[in-house]
Amino acid sequence: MVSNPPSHALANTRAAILDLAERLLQEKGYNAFSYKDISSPLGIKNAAVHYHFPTKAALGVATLRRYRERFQEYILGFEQSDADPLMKLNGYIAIQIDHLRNGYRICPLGILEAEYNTIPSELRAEAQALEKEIWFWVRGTLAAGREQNIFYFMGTSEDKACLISAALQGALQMARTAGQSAFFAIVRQLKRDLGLKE
Amino acid sequence: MVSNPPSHALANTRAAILDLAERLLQEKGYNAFSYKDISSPLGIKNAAVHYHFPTKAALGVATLRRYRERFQEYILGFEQSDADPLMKLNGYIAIQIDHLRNGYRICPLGILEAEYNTIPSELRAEAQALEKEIWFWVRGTLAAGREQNIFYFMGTSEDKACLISAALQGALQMARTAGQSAFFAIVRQLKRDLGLKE
DNA sequence: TCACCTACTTACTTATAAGTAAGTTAGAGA
DNA sequence: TCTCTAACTTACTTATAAGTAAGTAGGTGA
Repeated sequence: MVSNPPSHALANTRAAILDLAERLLQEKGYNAFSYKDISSPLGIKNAAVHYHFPTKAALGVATLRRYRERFQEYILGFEQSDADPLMKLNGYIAIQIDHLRNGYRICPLGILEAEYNTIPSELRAEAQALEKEIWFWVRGTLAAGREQNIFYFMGTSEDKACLISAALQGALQMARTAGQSAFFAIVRQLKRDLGLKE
Repeated sequence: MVSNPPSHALANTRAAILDLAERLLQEKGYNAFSYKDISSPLGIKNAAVHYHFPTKAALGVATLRRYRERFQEYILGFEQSDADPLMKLNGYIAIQIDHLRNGYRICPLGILEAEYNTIPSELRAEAQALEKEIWFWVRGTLAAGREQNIFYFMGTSEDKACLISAALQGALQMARTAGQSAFFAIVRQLKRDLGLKE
């Protein structure tokens, strides 16, 4: 009924391509990686990548869409548990730390926004969607945390959510020139500015 | 004694190239602009750009160095006037607003850090230098402002300076997907978090 | 006036990019 | 067993990138 993949094929070439594309995107940017950068390490040919993703735009969109879905699953996990707003915020920060420790990767939003004027419009739409999703969730988390007297801050949770996501995006980038300590300085300060104890 | 430029040449080709390179860098990124993108609008040939800047790395370095020098002159202007820390901070923010209004440009640091793993090492060094200079000046401005009871914040001025420069860098990028209002939300919140009135 | 320099142009080279058309091969299903 | 299809490879094409070598035109200084 359900056909297994033929044994001569890579276990899951499509997933392997997406894994590599995601890494290259976060490490080098969309414009700076090529089909060869994907095919060569996987031991396949240029055209094999085109078989799975006809155009680079399609590859970029698929990569970002998967990243988004994973983010959604991640926050869904929080909603289903009884995690409090601080745990949620720490979870979001943990994603960034993971990127940092894993070869100074930056948030995909960071590169896509930096390269915004040179990427295909489908990719721009994906970036917009991811931006919105992150902002919306952070905003809700902040609002809940303030209501529960976990976070303390002036102004709207909308504005604060903008600030926090922009700061963390900038923090990962800054770490490349200023080192990891700059990233952690920013996290420290963000927490202080939420009234959290050291 | 001092020879004037020959009349058949552009008024100042070198400066015109740097102007365009700076704009392209902030709008499209280092990897996404070519010699043709420079020469064509100026009505000169590819090789003319190579005459002034033998390699793209040299062009990038010269572009960023000029940007840095302009920044230094800008802050020197503040030191020579009797501007208070709030005026200085507003001046720094005004530079970013200028970028935003001028075709959604982002801070050169933003793109160079995003493309960090793919740019020549000389350019990386320039980015590091600019990062340090900005951070140092913001840090001093924050420390002075706190002493004069103009700014109020927890933690060190070092950490706060990291946060503010990362947030503004991220804010310009975010504006590309989320609109200018996101940028101004961040500025608003940064000021609130310094204890400034609306 | 003659030699020289600056600021270019013309006309390439070499490398690499995305993308494609046609062929190949190993299994799956009838 | 035969056929069909998924997952490739081979062998291209076309475009564009950075960079260069050799030539040129106009002004400068001796």
